[in-house]
Amino acid sequence: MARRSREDTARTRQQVLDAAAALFRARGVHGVSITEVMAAAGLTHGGFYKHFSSKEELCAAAIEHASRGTAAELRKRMTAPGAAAFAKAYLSKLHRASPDKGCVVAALAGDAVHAAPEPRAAFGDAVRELAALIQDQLGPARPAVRRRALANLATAVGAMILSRAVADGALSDELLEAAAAQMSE
Amino acid sequence: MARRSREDTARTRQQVLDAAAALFRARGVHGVSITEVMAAAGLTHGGFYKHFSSKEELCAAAIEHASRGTAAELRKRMTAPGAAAFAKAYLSKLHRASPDKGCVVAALAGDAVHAAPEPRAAFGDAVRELAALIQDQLGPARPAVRRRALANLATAVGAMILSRAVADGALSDELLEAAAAQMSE
DNA sequence: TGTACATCAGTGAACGCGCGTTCACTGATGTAC
DNA sequence: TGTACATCAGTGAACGCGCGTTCACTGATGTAC
Repeated sequence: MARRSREDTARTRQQVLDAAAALFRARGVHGVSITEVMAAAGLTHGGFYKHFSSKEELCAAAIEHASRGTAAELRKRMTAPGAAAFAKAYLSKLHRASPDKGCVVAALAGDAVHAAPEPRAAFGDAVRELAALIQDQLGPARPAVRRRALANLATAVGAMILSRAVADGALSDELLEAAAAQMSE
Repeated sequence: MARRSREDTARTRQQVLDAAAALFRARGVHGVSITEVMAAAGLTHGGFYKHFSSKEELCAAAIEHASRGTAAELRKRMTAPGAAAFAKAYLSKLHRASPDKGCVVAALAGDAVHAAPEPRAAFGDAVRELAALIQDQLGPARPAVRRRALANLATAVGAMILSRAVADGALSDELLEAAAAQMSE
Protein backbone atom coordinates (compact mmCIF):
# COMPACT_ATOMS: atom_id res chain seq x y z
CA MET A 1 0.00 0.00 0.00
CA ALA A 2 0.95 3.58 -0.42
CA ARG A 3 1.32 6.59 1.79
CA ARG A 4 -1.90 7.81 3.49
CA SER A 5 -3.22 11.24 4.30
CA ARG A 6 -2.78 12.65 7.78
CA GLU A 7 -6.46 12.08 8.52
CA ASP A 8 -6.21 8.45 7.44
CA THR A 9 -3.13 7.95 9.59
CA ALA A 10 -4.82 9.44 12.64
CA ARG A 11 -7.93 7.33 12.01
CA THR A 12 -5.83 4.18 11.70
CA ARG A 13 -4.09 4.91 14.99
CA GLN A 14 -7.47 5.26 16.71
CA GLN A 15 -8.68 2.00 15.18
CA VAL A 16 -5.56 0.19 16.41
CA LEU A 17 -6.11 1.67 19.89
CA ASP A 18 -9.80 0.68 19.87
CA ALA A 19 -8.91 -2.86 18.82
CA ALA A 20 -6.09 -3.17 21.37
CA ALA A 21 -8.18 -1.73 24.19
CA ALA A 22 -10.96 -4.24 23.52
CA LEU A 23 -8.77 -7.29 22.87
CA PHE A 24 -6.40 -6.66 25.79
CA ARG A 25 -9.33 -6.29 28.18
CA ALA A 26 -11.01 -9.41 26.82
CA ARG A 27 -8.05 -11.80 26.73
CA GLY A 28 -5.19 -10.12 28.59
CA VAL A 29 -2.17 -8.39 27.07
CA HIS A 30 -0.08 -11.50 26.59
CA GLY A 31 -3.11 -13.38 25.25
CA VAL A 32 -3.31 -11.15 22.19
CA SER A 33 -0.66 -10.83 19.47
CA ILE A 34 0.17 -7.68 17.55
CA THR A 35 -0.96 -9.49 14.41
CA GLU A 36 -4.40 -10.00 15.97
CA VAL A 37 -4.68 -6.37 17.06
CA MET A 38 -3.76 -5.15 13.58
CA ALA A 39 -6.13 -7.63 11.93
CA ALA A 40 -8.97 -6.42 14.18
CA ALA A 41 -8.15 -2.90 12.97
CA GLY A 42 -8.31 -4.13 9.37
CA LEU A 43 -4.56 -4.06 8.72
CA THR A 44 -1.58 -6.38 8.43
CA HIS A 45 1.00 -6.61 11.20
CA GLY A 46 3.93 -5.00 9.38
CA GLY A 47 2.62 -1.47 9.67
CA PHE A 48 2.31 -1.62 13.44
CA TYR A 49 5.70 0.00 14.07
CA LYS A 50 4.72 3.05 12.06
CA HIS A 51 2.36 3.87 14.97
CA PHE A 52 3.99 2.41 18.09
CA SER A 53 7.58 1.57 18.94
CA SER A 54 6.75 -1.63 20.83
CA LYS A 55 3.93 -3.76 22.22
CA GLU A 56 4.58 -2.20 25.62
CA GLU A 57 4.03 1.27 24.26
CA LEU A 58 0.79 0.12 22.64
CA CYS A 59 -0.23 -1.42 25.94
CA ALA A 60 0.31 1.84 27.79
CA ALA A 61 -1.56 3.83 25.14
CA ALA A 62 -4.40 1.29 25.09
CA ILE A 63 -4.79 1.46 28.87
CA GLU A 64 -4.99 5.25 28.71
CA HIS A 65 -7.46 5.02 25.84
CA ALA A 66 -9.61 2.45 27.63
CA SER A 67 -9.52 4.45 30.84
CA ARG A 68 -11.16 7.43 29.17
CA GLY A 69 -13.83 5.15 27.76
CA THR A 70 -14.39 3.43 31.10
CA ALA A 71 -14.86 6.72 32.93
CA ALA A 72 -17.23 8.16 30.33
CA GLU A 73 -19.34 5.00 30.23
CA LEU A 74 -19.55 4.81 34.01
CA ARG A 75 -20.56 8.47 34.39
CA LYS A 76 -23.30 7.87 31.84
CA ARG A 77 -24.63 4.85 33.72
CA MET A 78 -24.71 6.55 37.12
CA THR A 79 -27.86 8.67 36.96
CA ALA A 80 -28.36 9.17 40.71
CA PRO A 81 -25.68 10.15 43.27
CA GLY A 82 -24.44 7.81 46.02
CA ALA A 83 -22.66 4.50 46.51
CA ALA A 84 -25.70 2.38 45.59
CA ALA A 85 -25.85 3.90 42.11
CA PHE A 86 -22.15 3.21 41.60
CA ALA A 87 -22.55 -0.35 42.84
CA LYS A 88 -25.49 -0.95 40.51
CA ALA A 89 -23.67 0.49 37.50
CA TYR A 90 -20.36 -1.25 38.17
CA LEU A 91 -21.35 -4.63 39.61
CA SER A 92 -23.82 -5.62 36.91
CA LYS A 93 -23.88 -8.97 35.13
CA LEU A 94 -23.64 -7.08 31.85
CA HIS A 95 -20.34 -5.59 33.00
CA ARG A 96 -19.10 -8.99 34.11
CA ALA A 97 -19.96 -10.45 30.72
CA SER A 98 -18.32 -7.70 28.65
CA PRO A 99 -14.77 -7.10 29.90
CA ASP A 100 -13.78 -5.87 26.43
CA LYS A 101 -16.02 -2.83 26.86
CA GLY A 102 -15.78 -2.60 30.65
CA CYS A 103 -13.54 -1.24 33.39
CA VAL A 104 -9.90 -1.34 32.35
CA VAL A 105 -8.78 -1.49 35.99
CA ALA A 106 -10.67 -4.72 36.66
CA ALA A 107 -9.71 -6.21 33.30
CA LEU A 108 -5.97 -5.51 33.38
CA ALA A 109 -5.02 -5.37 37.09
CA GLY A 110 -3.48 -8.83 36.86
CA ASP A 111 -1.38 -7.85 33.85
CA ALA A 112 -0.35 -4.48 35.33
CA VAL A 113 1.48 -6.06 38.28
CA HIS A 114 4.00 -7.68 35.96
CA ALA A 115 4.06 -4.98 33.28
CA ALA A 116 6.87 -2.63 32.26
CA PRO A 117 7.08 0.84 33.86
CA GLU A 118 5.24 2.59 31.01
CA PRO A 119 2.02 0.51 31.03
CA ARG A 120 2.25 0.29 34.81
CA ALA A 121 2.22 4.07 35.07
CA ALA A 122 -0.75 4.23 32.68
CA PHE A 123 -2.55 1.72 34.86
CA GLY A 124 -1.83 3.81 37.95
CA ASP A 125 -3.39 6.82 36.22
CA ALA A 126 -6.46 4.73 35.40
CA VAL A 127 -6.80 3.75 39.07
CA ARG A 128 -6.53 7.38 40.11
CA GLU A 129 -9.14 8.42 37.57
CA LEU A 130 -11.55 5.73 38.73
CA ALA A 131 -10.95 6.65 42.38
CA ALA A 132 -11.70 10.30 41.61
CA LEU A 133 -14.86 9.35 39.76
CA ILE A 134 -16.12 7.28 42.69
CA GLN A 135 -15.21 10.05 45.11
CA ASP A 136 -17.25 12.56 43.06
CA GLN A 137 -20.12 10.11 43.13
CA LEU A 138 -19.99 9.72 46.93
CA GLY A 139 -19.76 13.34 48.00
CA PRO A 140 -17.55 16.38 48.65
CA ALA A 141 -13.76 15.96 48.71
CA ARG A 142 -13.22 15.22 52.40
CA PRO A 143 -10.72 12.66 53.80
CA ALA A 144 -13.49 10.34 55.01
CA VAL A 145 -15.11 10.38 51.58
CA ARG A 146 -11.77 9.76 49.91
CA ARG A 147 -11.19 6.78 52.17
CA ARG A 148 -14.64 5.39 51.47
CA ALA A 149 -14.10 5.87 47.73
CA LEU A 150 -10.84 3.90 47.80
CA ALA A 151 -12.43 1.12 49.84
CA ASN A 152 -15.38 0.94 47.45
CA LEU A 153 -12.95 0.90 44.53
CA ALA A 154 -11.16 -2.08 46.04
CA THR A 155 -14.44 -3.87 46.77
CA ALA A 156 -15.89 -3.26 43.31
CA VAL A 157 -12.74 -4.19 41.41
CA GLY A 158 -12.08 -7.21 43.63
CA ALA A 159 -15.64 -8.48 43.25
CA MET A 160 -15.58 -8.03 39.47
CA ILE A 161 -12.22 -9.77 39.08
CA LEU A 162 -13.23 -12.69 41.28
CA SER A 163 -16.69 -13.04 39.76
CA ARG A 164 -15.02 -13.34 36.34
CA ALA A 165 -12.27 -15.70 37.50
CA VAL A 166 -14.58 -18.15 39.24
CA ALA A 167 -16.14 -20.75 36.93
CA ASP A 168 -19.06 -21.52 39.26
CA GLY A 169 -21.88 -19.18 38.23
CA ALA A 170 -23.68 -19.26 41.57
CA LEU A 171 -20.58 -18.20 43.51
CA SER A 172 -19.88 -15.58 40.85
CA ASP A 173 -23.36 -14.07 41.32
CA GLU A 174 -23.04 -14.23 45.08
CA LEU A 175 -19.81 -12.25 44.99
CA LEU A 176 -21.35 -9.44 42.95
CA GLU A 177 -24.42 -9.28 45.16
CA ALA A 178 -22.53 -9.37 48.45
CA ALA A 179 -20.19 -6.59 47.31
CA ALA A 180 -23.08 -4.46 46.02
CA ALA A 181 -24.98 -4.95 49.27
CA GLN A 182 -22.02 -3.91 51.42
CA MET A 183 -21.28 -0.85 49.28
CA SER A 184 -24.91 0.25 49.38
CA GLU A 185 -25.21 0.00 53.18
CA MET B 1 20.52 -39.82 36.09
CA ALA B 2 19.00 -43.09 37.16
CA ARG B 3 15.73 -44.26 38.62
CA ARG B 4 14.87 -42.89 42.11
CA SER B 5 13.15 -44.44 45.10
CA ARG B 6 9.48 -43.77 45.70
CA GLU B 7 10.34 -41.44 48.57
CA ASP B 8 12.71 -39.44 46.35
CA THR B 9 10.07 -39.22 43.64
CA ALA B 10 7.43 -37.96 46.05
CA ARG B 11 9.90 -35.46 47.52
CA THR B 12 10.79 -34.19 44.06
CA ARG B 13 7.13 -33.68 43.21
CA GLN B 14 6.66 -31.62 46.35
CA GLN B 15 9.75 -29.53 45.53
CA VAL B 16 8.43 -28.85 42.03
CA LEU B 17 5.06 -27.85 43.51
CA ASP B 18 6.72 -25.58 46.08
CA ALA B 19 8.81 -23.91 43.39
CA ALA B 20 5.86 -23.51 41.01
CA ALA B 21 3.56 -22.17 43.73
CA ALA B 22 6.13 -19.51 44.67
CA LEU B 23 7.24 -18.55 41.16
CA PHE B 24 3.71 -18.45 39.68
CA ARG B 25 2.52 -16.21 42.52
CA ALA B 26 5.55 -13.93 42.17
CA ARG B 27 5.63 -13.50 38.40
CA GLY B 28 2.41 -14.94 37.02
CA VAL B 29 1.95 -18.29 35.31
CA HIS B 30 2.97 -17.14 31.83
CA GLY B 31 5.91 -15.21 33.29
CA VAL B 32 7.61 -18.39 34.45
CA SER B 33 8.87 -21.20 32.21
CA ILE B 34 8.88 -24.88 33.06
CA THR B 35 12.68 -24.75 32.86
CA GLU B 36 12.71 -22.10 35.59
CA VAL B 37 10.37 -24.06 37.82
CA MET B 38 12.48 -27.20 37.46
CA ALA B 39 15.72 -25.28 38.04
CA ALA B 40 14.25 -23.77 41.23
CA ALA B 41 13.50 -27.33 42.34
CA GLY B 42 17.12 -28.29 41.56
CA LEU B 43 16.38 -30.27 38.39
CA THR B 44 16.61 -29.97 34.61
CA HIS B 45 13.51 -29.41 32.50
CA GLY B 46 13.38 -32.78 30.77
CA GLY B 47 12.08 -34.67 33.77
CA PHE B 48 9.09 -32.42 34.21
CA TYR B 49 6.73 -34.69 32.26
CA LYS B 50 7.48 -37.59 34.57
CA HIS B 51 5.47 -35.67 37.19
CA PHE B 52 2.90 -33.60 35.26
CA SER B 53 1.33 -34.05 31.85
CA SER B 54 1.38 -30.35 30.95
CA LYS B 55 2.04 -26.86 32.30
CA GLU B 56 -1.70 -26.44 32.79
CA GLU B 57 -1.84 -29.50 35.04
CA LEU B 58 1.10 -28.15 37.05
CA CYS B 59 -0.68 -24.83 37.31
CA ALA B 60 -3.81 -26.44 38.71
CA ALA B 61 -1.79 -28.53 41.18
CA ALA B 62 0.28 -25.49 42.21
CA ILE B 63 -2.86 -23.43 42.88
CA GLU B 64 -4.25 -26.21 45.05
CA HIS B 65 -0.90 -26.53 46.83
CA ALA B 66 -0.60 -22.79 47.39
CA SER B 67 -4.19 -22.56 48.59
CA ARG B 68 -3.50 -24.96 51.45
CA GLY B 69 -0.44 -22.91 52.41
CA THR B 70 -2.35 -19.63 52.17
CA ALA B 71 -5.13 -20.85 54.44
CA ALA B 72 -2.75 -22.29 57.04
CA GLU B 73 -0.61 -19.15 57.12
CA LEU B 74 -3.66 -16.90 57.45
CA ARG B 75 -5.18 -18.94 60.26
CA LYS B 76 -1.86 -18.71 62.09
CA ARG B 77 -1.72 -14.93 61.72
CA MET B 78 -5.27 -14.31 62.92
CA THR B 79 -4.97 -14.62 66.68
CA ALA B 80 -8.17 -12.78 67.62
CA PRO B 81 -11.65 -13.26 66.08
CA GLY B 82 -13.39 -10.60 63.98
CA ALA B 83 -13.00 -8.66 60.75
CA ALA B 84 -10.31 -6.32 62.11
CA ALA B 85 -7.96 -9.23 62.81
CA PHE B 86 -8.50 -10.56 59.30
CA ALA B 87 -7.90 -7.11 57.81
CA LYS B 88 -4.69 -6.69 59.80
CA ALA B 89 -3.37 -10.11 58.83
CA TYR B 90 -4.32 -9.89 55.17
CA LEU B 91 -3.78 -6.23 54.28
CA SER B 92 -0.26 -5.91 55.67
CA LYS B 93 2.68 -4.39 53.81
CA LEU B 94 4.56 -7.62 54.38
CA HIS B 95 1.87 -9.50 52.49
CA ARG B 96 1.95 -6.92 49.70
CA ALA B 97 5.72 -7.32 49.42
CA SER B 98 5.73 -11.14 49.36
CA PRO B 99 3.25 -12.40 46.79
CA ASP B 100 5.31 -15.58 46.38
CA LYS B 101 4.41 -16.62 49.92
CA GLY B 102 1.04 -14.85 50.08
CA CYS B 103 -2.58 -15.33 49.12
CA VAL B 104 -2.88 -17.35 45.92
CA VAL B 105 -6.25 -15.77 45.14
CA ALA B 106 -4.81 -12.26 45.05
CA ALA B 107 -1.69 -13.36 43.21
CA LEU B 108 -3.31 -15.41 40.44
CA ALA B 109 -6.80 -13.94 39.96
CA GLY B 110 -5.66 -12.18 36.80
CA ASP B 111 -4.25 -15.39 35.36
CA ALA B 112 -7.25 -17.50 36.39
CA VAL B 113 -9.69 -15.53 34.21
CA HIS B 114 -7.89 -16.66 31.06
CA ALA B 115 -6.79 -20.08 32.28
CA ALA B 116 -7.88 -23.54 31.10
CA PRO B 117 -10.77 -25.32 32.88
CA GLU B 118 -8.48 -27.35 35.16
CA PRO B 119 -6.54 -24.46 36.78
CA ARG B 120 -9.71 -22.37 36.73
CA ALA B 121 -11.52 -24.98 38.79
CA ALA B 122 -8.58 -25.13 41.21
CA PHE B 123 -8.75 -21.36 41.53
CA GLY B 124 -12.48 -21.54 42.25
CA ASP B 125 -11.77 -24.01 45.05
CA ALA B 126 -9.16 -21.62 46.47
CA VAL B 127 -11.72 -18.80 46.47
CA ARG B 128 -14.25 -21.01 48.26
CA GLU B 129 -11.66 -22.04 50.84
CA LEU B 130 -10.69 -18.43 51.52
CA ALA B 131 -14.35 -17.39 51.74
CA ALA B 132 -15.01 -20.17 54.27
CA LEU B 133 -11.97 -19.13 56.30
CA ILE B 134 -13.14 -15.51 56.46
CA GLN B 135 -16.66 -16.61 57.34
CA ASP B 136 -15.33 -18.69 60.26
CA GLN B 137 -13.38 -15.65 61.37
CA LEU B 138 -16.47 -13.39 61.29
CA GLY B 139 -18.95 -15.56 63.13
CA PRO B 140 -21.52 -18.35 62.89
CA ALA B 141 -22.69 -19.61 59.51
CA ARG B 142 -25.66 -17.32 58.92
CA PRO B 143 -26.58 -15.76 55.53
CA ALA B 144 -25.69 -12.24 56.70
CA VAL B 145 -22.27 -13.43 57.86
CA ARG B 146 -21.72 -15.29 54.60
CA ARG B 147 -22.57 -12.14 52.68
CA ARG B 148 -20.23 -10.04 54.77
CA ALA B 149 -17.46 -12.62 54.34
CA LEU B 150 -17.79 -12.52 50.55
CA ALA B 151 -17.81 -8.72 50.54
CA ASN B 152 -14.71 -8.63 52.77
CA LEU B 153 -13.06 -11.19 50.51
CA ALA B 154 -13.68 -8.95 47.49
CA THR B 155 -12.44 -5.87 49.36
CA ALA B 156 -9.29 -7.55 50.67
CA VAL B 157 -8.36 -9.22 47.39
CA GLY B 158 -9.17 -6.10 45.37
CA ALA B 159 -7.12 -3.87 47.66
CA MET B 160 -4.14 -6.25 47.60
CA ILE B 161 -4.21 -6.61 43.81
CA LEU B 162 -4.50 -2.87 43.25
CA SER B 163 -1.90 -1.96 45.87
CA ARG B 164 0.54 -4.28 44.08
CA ALA B 165 -0.36 -3.08 40.59
CA VAL B 166 -0.02 0.62 41.35
CA ALA B 167 3.54 1.95 41.10
CA ASP B 168 2.89 4.98 43.30
CA GLY B 169 3.72 3.91 46.86
CA ALA B 170 1.53 6.51 48.55
CA LEU B 171 -1.59 5.46 46.64
CA SER B 172 -0.68 1.83 47.27
CA ASP B 173 -0.55 2.43 51.04
CA GLU B 174 -3.76 4.44 50.95
CA LEU B 175 -5.60 1.59 49.28
CA LEU B 176 -4.56 -0.92 51.94
CA GLU B 177 -5.45 1.45 54.76
CA ALA B 178 -8.82 2.47 53.32
CA ALA B 179 -9.81 -1.16 52.77
CA ALA B 180 -8.67 -2.19 56.26
CA ALA B 181 -10.57 0.71 57.82
CA GLN B 182 -13.80 -0.16 56.03
CA MET B 183 -13.54 -3.84 56.89
CA SER B 184 -12.86 -3.05 60.57
CA GLU B 185 -15.86 -0.73 60.92
C1' DT C 1 -1.59 26.27 -10.48
C1' DG C 2 1.67 22.89 -12.06
C1' DT C 3 5.73 19.84 -11.69
C1' DA C 4 9.42 17.06 -9.62
C1' DC C 5 10.85 14.89 -5.77
C1' DA C 6 10.96 13.29 -0.97
C1' DT C 7 8.27 11.17 2.46
C1' DC C 8 6.17 7.53 4.76
C1' DA C 9 1.73 4.28 5.83
C1' DG C 10 0.99 -0.08 4.79
C1' DT C 11 2.42 -4.90 2.85
C1' DG C 12 4.19 -9.42 3.42
C1' DA C 13 8.33 -12.17 3.81
C1' DA C 14 11.85 -13.09 6.98
C1' DC C 15 14.56 -13.03 11.42
C1' DG C 16 15.71 -14.62 15.99
C1' DC C 17 14.25 -16.12 20.21
C1' DG C 18 12.01 -18.55 23.96
C1' DC C 19 8.75 -21.56 25.01
C1' DG C 20 6.21 -26.18 25.77
C1' DT C 21 6.94 -30.61 24.58
C1' DT C 22 9.29 -34.96 22.88
C1' DC C 23 12.80 -38.38 22.82
C1' DA C 24 16.88 -41.54 23.13
C1' DC C 25 19.62 -42.59 26.72
C1' DT C 26 21.41 -43.82 31.62
C1' DG C 27 21.60 -46.54 35.60
C1' DA C 28 19.70 -47.25 40.31
C1' DT C 29 15.30 -49.04 42.06
C1' DG C 30 11.68 -52.35 42.24
C1' DT C 31 10.01 -56.97 41.18
C1' DA C 32 9.61 -61.84 39.88
C1' DC C 33 11.46 -66.16 40.64
C1' DT D 1 18.47 -64.26 50.54
C1' DG D 2 20.26 -63.93 45.88
C1' DT D 3 19.92 -63.14 40.91
C1' DA D 4 18.13 -61.48 36.45
C1' DC D 5 15.36 -58.38 34.39
C1' DA D 6 11.99 -54.71 33.80
C1' DT D 7 10.88 -50.18 35.20
C1' DC D 8 11.21 -45.40 35.21
C1' DA D 9 13.18 -40.58 37.32
C1' DG D 10 16.15 -37.63 35.55
C1' DT D 11 19.36 -35.72 31.67
C1' DG D 12 20.21 -32.84 27.79
C1' DA D 13 19.66 -32.35 22.86
C1' DA D 14 16.21 -31.46 19.63
C1' DC D 15 11.52 -30.29 17.67
C1' DG D 16 7.97 -27.15 16.15
C1' DC D 17 5.53 -23.21 16.86
C1' DG D 18 4.14 -18.48 17.72
C1' DC D 19 5.60 -14.31 18.93
C1' DG D 20 7.76 -9.47 18.64
C1' DT D 21 10.40 -7.18 15.58
C1' DT D 22 12.87 -5.87 11.18
C1' DC D 23 13.19 -4.87 6.39
C1' DA D 24 12.89 -4.08 1.26
C1' DC D 25 9.38 -2.56 -1.36
C1' DT D 26 5.14 0.15 -3.20
C1' DG D 27 2.86 4.15 -4.56
C1' DA D 28 -0.21 7.99 -3.03
C1' DT D 29 0.52 12.10 -0.18
C1' DG D 30 2.93 16.15 1.09
C1' DT D 31 6.28 19.71 -0.06
C1' DA D 32 9.50 22.77 -2.45
C1' DC D 33 9.99 25.56 -6.26
